[in-house]
Amino acid sequence: MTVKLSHVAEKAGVSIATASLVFNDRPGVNKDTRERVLSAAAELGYLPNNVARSLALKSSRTIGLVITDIENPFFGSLTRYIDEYSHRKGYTLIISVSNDEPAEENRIIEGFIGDRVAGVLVVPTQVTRSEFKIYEILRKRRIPCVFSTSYYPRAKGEYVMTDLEAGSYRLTKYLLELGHRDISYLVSLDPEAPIRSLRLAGYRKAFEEKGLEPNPDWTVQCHKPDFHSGYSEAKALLATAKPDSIIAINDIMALGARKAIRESGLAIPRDISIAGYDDLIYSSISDIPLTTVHQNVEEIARLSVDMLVSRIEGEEPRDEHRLIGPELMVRESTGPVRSGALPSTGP
Amino acid sequence: MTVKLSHVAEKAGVSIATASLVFNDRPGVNKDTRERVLSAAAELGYLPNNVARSLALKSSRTIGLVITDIENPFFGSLTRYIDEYSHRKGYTLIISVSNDEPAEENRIIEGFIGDRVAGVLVVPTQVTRSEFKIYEILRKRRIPCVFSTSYYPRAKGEYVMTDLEAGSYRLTKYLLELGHRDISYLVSLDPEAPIRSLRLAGYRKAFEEKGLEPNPDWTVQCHKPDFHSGYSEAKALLATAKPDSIIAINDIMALGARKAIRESGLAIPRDISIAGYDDLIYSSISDIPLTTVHQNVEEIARLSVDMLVSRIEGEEPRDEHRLIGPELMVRESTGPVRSGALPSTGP
DNA sequence: CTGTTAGCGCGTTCAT
DNA sequence: ATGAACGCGCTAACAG
Repeated sequence: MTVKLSHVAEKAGVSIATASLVFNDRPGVNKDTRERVLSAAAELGYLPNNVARSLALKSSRTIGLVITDIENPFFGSLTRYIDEYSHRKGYTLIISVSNDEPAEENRIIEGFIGDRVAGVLVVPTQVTRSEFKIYEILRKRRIPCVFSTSYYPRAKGEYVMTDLEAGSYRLTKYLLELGHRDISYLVSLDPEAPIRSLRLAGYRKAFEEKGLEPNPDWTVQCHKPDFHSGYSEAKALLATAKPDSIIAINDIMALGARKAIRESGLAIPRDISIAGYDDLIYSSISDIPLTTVHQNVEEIARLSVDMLVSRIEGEEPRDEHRLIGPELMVRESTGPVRSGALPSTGP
Repeated sequence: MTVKLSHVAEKAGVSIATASLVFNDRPGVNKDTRERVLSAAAELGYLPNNVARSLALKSSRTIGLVITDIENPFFGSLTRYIDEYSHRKGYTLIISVSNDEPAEENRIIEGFIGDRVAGVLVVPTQVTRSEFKIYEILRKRRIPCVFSTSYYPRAKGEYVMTDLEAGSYRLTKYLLELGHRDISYLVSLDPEAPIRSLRLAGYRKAFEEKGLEPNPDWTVQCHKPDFHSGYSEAKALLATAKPDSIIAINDIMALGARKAIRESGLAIPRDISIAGYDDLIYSSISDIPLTTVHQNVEEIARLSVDMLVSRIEGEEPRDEHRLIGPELMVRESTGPVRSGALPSTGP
C-alpha cells in the first residue's frame, strides 16, 4: 500500500484535515506545524493522489489537447508551447493525436470528458463537414473548449489562430509588386476549410487592390496538403502551363513543388518563384531558402492556453476569437518575374 | 450535476452494481438487462467517470510518456506511434515534454505518480550524470517503466532502441569501401551518452575490421546536436582540414554541416561526402538527398508499448532490452572518394 | 488554529 | 442473476 495522507498526518502528529490544508497551500495552519507535516511527507516519500483529489474536487487541473498531425514540426512546436504554458498555469496536459480524423477527435474528446478534464484545447481536423455534437455535449457539461490554429465554420466556438488571410495577402502583394501576374496557388480540396478559403481570400484581395482579377484556372486543388501531393500537382501543372510563380498552402507542399520545378529544368527564382506558408525550420535551411509566411506559434499557444484557462477559472465565454499577425519571410526562392517573359500563357 | 451511474441504474430499473457490471463488460447479467442499461445510458448521455473508477480500482489505464524534443520530427513520429499503440492496447496516453532537462523529467514523472498512471515510458534526456532516484521510487512503487530510443548507462532499466552501433558500423563500412579514409565524425559532447558512444563504437569497428586505425582527430565534438552546431563545427573543421567525408550524429546536424560545406565551395559528393542518421523526411526531399541511417520508429514504438504493457499486466521485469535493426539509406550526398586526392591531410 | 465527519462516483465483496 | 453496504484517498464544511 502506498503512503497516503493519513500516514503523513499521523507521523506529523496532526489530523488529516490539517495535513490536507498544508498540501493545498491554504492558510489556517501554524508555520511549524506546516514544517512538521512537510518533513514527515518527505521522509515517507508521500505524493498526493491526484485521482482522489480530483474526485473530491469534482474537477482536475488537467487540460486535454487534441492534436492532428504531431509529425508535422509546426504542430510539434505548437504542442511544445502549449505544454509549457499549461504547466506555467499549473495545469497538467493530456495530449492525444487525432490524425486528422473527426471520428478520432470525437473519441478522444469523449475520453477527456470521462477523465473529467478541466478544459479542452482542439486543433481542428481539415474536415469541415462532420458531426459536431460532441461540442454541444461539452457546452452542456460546461466544459470550456478552445480551438487553436483553425476553427470549424459550421460549429461555434472560440478560437485562436494566425490571420491567414493577411499573410496570404502580403505574400501575394509582394509577388505582384515583383511583376508576377500568373500566380498559381496550390490549395487543399475542401472549399469550406479555413486553411484554404482564408488564404484564397487574401490572394484575391491583393489582386483586386491592384485592379486585377485573378485567373481562377491558376488555383489548383491538391488531394492532401502534403509533400507528395505538392510534388505531383506541380508536376502536372508545369507540364502544360508556365506560371510566374507558385504559392503553396504550406511549406511542405512548397518543398514538393520545388522538387517538381527542379525536375522540369526551371531555375528558382530566375524562371519561376516558389513560396510557402508556416516557416518550418527545414524551409529556411535548405539550399534555396524558401520565401514563406511565418506563424507565431508561441503566441498562438500562449493565447490559446490563456483563453482556455480564463474560461476554466470562471470567466464567461464571449465567443471571442483572436487573430495573430503573420510575418512575411522573404528569402531566396522568390524574385522578380523573369525578364523577357512571353505574354501570359494561361494553364 | 452530471449524470452518473446511479441515474442510469435507476432509469434502467436495476441496481448500481448491475449497471457497473455492464459497463465493465463482465458476465453475470442478462442479455436484455444489459440492453436496458445501455440504452438508458445512451439516452442520458452517460459517460463513466474515469476518476472515480481509477480511485476504486487503485489504478488507471493510463500510460505516462516523457518526451524530450517534440519539435524534432523524429520524436514527433515516435510519439504518434506510441499514441497509436497505446490506444490499441486500451490505454490512454499522457504526454509531457522534458525539453531534455533532467529536472523537468523528474518533475514530470512525479506528476505521473501523483496521477497514478499504470506505467511510464521515458525518452531519456542526453544528460547521463544526474539524479536517478526517481527511478528507484518507481521501482519501489512497482510502477513499470520502460526507456525508449536510448537509456541511462548509470541507471538500470529496460529499454527499446535502434542498434545505433550497427547503423554506424554499416555507414562507416560503406564509406570505407568507397575509398574514404579521412572520415570526420560530428558527435555530441558527453562521452557517456549512448547516442555518441555507440555510434563511435560502430565507426571504430568498421575501421578495425579493415585493419585500420581511425585517427581520433577526426572526431569533432559539437556543443549541441542541432543544426547550428553542425554548421559551425563543420565550418571550423573545413577551414583547416580536408576530410573525405563527414558523418554527423543525426540528420539535423548533417544538414547544418552540408550548409557549411556548400559555403566552402566544395561539391557534394564529388569533393566531399556527407551523411547523417535518423532519416528525417526532410533529409530525403532536399536538393541533395542525404545518405543516412533509417531508424524504424514504428517498431521502436510498438515494442516499447508492448514491453510496458506486459509489465503492467503482471509480467515480471526481466531487465530486458531490445535492439531494433537500422537500415542504411544510400542517397546522393555520398560517393566515391574524390579522384586525384592528395595524400591524407590530418586536421 | 485544529480535529471530526460526510461525501465525491464507482467497484466489489457479500448476501439474497 | 441481482441488491445493499463498505471503501478507495482526499476535500470541505462544521465543531471544538
